[in-house]
Amino acid sequence: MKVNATDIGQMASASDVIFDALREAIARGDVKEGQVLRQDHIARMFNVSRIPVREALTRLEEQGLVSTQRYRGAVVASLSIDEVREIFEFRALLEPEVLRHSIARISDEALAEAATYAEAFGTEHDSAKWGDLNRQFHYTLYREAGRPYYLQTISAALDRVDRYLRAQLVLTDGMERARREHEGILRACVARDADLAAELTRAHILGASQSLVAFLERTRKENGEALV
Amino acid sequence: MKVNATDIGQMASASDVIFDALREAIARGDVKEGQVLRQDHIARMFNVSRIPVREALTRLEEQGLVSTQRYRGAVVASLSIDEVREIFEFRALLEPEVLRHSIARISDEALAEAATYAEAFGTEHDSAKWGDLNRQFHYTLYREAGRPYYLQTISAALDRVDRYLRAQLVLTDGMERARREHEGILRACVARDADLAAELTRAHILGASQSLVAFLERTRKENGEALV
DNA sequence: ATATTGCAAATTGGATCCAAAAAACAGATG
DNA sequence: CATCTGTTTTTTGGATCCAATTTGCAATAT
Repeated sequence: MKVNATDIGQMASASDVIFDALREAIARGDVKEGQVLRQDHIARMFNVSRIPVREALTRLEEQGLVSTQRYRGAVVASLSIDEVREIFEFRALLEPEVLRHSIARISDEALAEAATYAEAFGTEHDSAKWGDLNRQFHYTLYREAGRPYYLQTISAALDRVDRYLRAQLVLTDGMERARREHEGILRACVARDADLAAELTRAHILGASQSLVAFLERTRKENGEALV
Repeated sequence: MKVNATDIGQMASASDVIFDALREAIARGDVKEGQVLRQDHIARMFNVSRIPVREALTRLEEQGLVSTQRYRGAVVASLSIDEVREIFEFRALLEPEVLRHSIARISDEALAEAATYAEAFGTEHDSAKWGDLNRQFHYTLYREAGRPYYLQTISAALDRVDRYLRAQLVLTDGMERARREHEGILRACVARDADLAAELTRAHILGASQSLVAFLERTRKENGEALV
């Protein structure tokens, strides 16, 4: 039998759809930190009852993207500068390691795909898309590491800091520098130089962290509170 | 005003209680992998409706401890040997790093506490308690690293492999070896030798991994399926 | 004016109810 | 006997309803 079968058992439930939508909105910064997420409001947006919304919010809290107080609702979690620094340090430990394993077995196709993302990242004028392209570039390089657990963990960490990362690209000199560093990483990957690629990735992440932390320290001193 | 105030806003909801109970039961191996978790059954056990149970199961799935198929319920997740290996490798990357940071600032009290756990671990005859003591020993050493995100991640990883770790202690020569290695790690910590302590921790984890993977390969070949 | 108290509105956590899907079963058919 | 088919039972996902708690506000007292 030859039909285009899709596994219906894996189809997304209402809760899945809402969870994904909210996660993306929070990661991208479309809903600001500190904002309260009203169950009823979200339920009406998706035309469902509050039950699947609550499930989605529960999952978001488990991921650390929102924090909840009993009877008070969920608010988009905000990160202290220390937390931002820690998560970047965490990424700087994991990502080079994954890239190292990936390079051993990465296909030419994946390298070409990464190259197109790096290229698009460099030429894209709409700053709102930089974050996605940046993420896709790195993810393409990591994908074939054969380390699904690492990838999941990295992805969760990225979700937590994504909106800061985007701010760093847009609001500082981050963009131009990231473009250069991506090229370097890609070259090292093409040359299958795992040590160099790993070290460049590490520096890439830690450099972004430094620039971002400096930026946050400046703006938070002025504004008292977070704005991202 | 001087009353023994507890933050009622942080009090555990029904869903919290159920989540914690199930998480521990799964991590400790009290419910076997592959076992289906019926919402109604659990609800009756805790004398609640299925709603908070479903929330708990959702959170467990988010943590990877159960896997769900739509309309088919939640099953305690089982790990392939590759996944076990990956998670141990992951721990072997993170934990030495955390210990390194912790040693810089660890108090004598914490060291003494860790020593009592190591001692208790060595003398405890009830093998069911080894897993807890082992975990407490390491956690006490990591606690003051000032890296809450790392600790959370490590804890989640441990939850995933805890029952295998326990099996490794009980079903192989793991216990005696772990006792020795704990002593070595503790000595290095007392001497504030971060490099040595980190390296010993790394070897400790990778050694346990090797022994465990060998054990799993033997037993799974015989039994076809997982039994832990 | 400021702080305090009492009450109404809003919001959440949980219980109950219902529809959709899967699993178990029984009878029919080869 | 094995297999297929239709039906019943079980179980889940979601909607609706209710009680507990917080929040906003007005009235009162200081």
